[in-house]
Amino acid sequence: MSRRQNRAAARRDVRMDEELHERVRDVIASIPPGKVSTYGDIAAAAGAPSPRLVGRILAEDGQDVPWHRVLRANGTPAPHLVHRQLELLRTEGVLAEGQRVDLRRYRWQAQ
DNA sequence: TAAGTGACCTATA
DNA sequence: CTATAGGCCACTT
Repeated sequence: MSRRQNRAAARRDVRMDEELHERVRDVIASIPPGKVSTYGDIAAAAGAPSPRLVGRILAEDGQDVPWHRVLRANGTPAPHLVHRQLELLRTEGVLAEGQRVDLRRYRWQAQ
């Protein structure tokens, strides 16, 4: 077993999996309508080890949370969701220029 | 053990 | 704007 896999296994064994999963969904659920956040911000706020985990969690269990309010760091949605996501955001008053949302204006942060 | 694959990020050219 | 490059973590082959 590699060093990396060792660290990962150790972290998982500390019941991190479910708690993290839950924290990530809580953070996403706390994003108010009309605002958006990024995978990186969510990861930081929820204490996730990396933004990839956030995307992974949403992929497997994103139906109960406002997943459409989560964008990539450059303000664009994940490629396979673009149209659906931007349309949902539009109904909340979040407008996009092309495929990009202006994060300076719509980004939400805990502060 | 190694390599591939994501709802990712930052830096650089 | 696009394209690489390197880093990241969990999971699958």
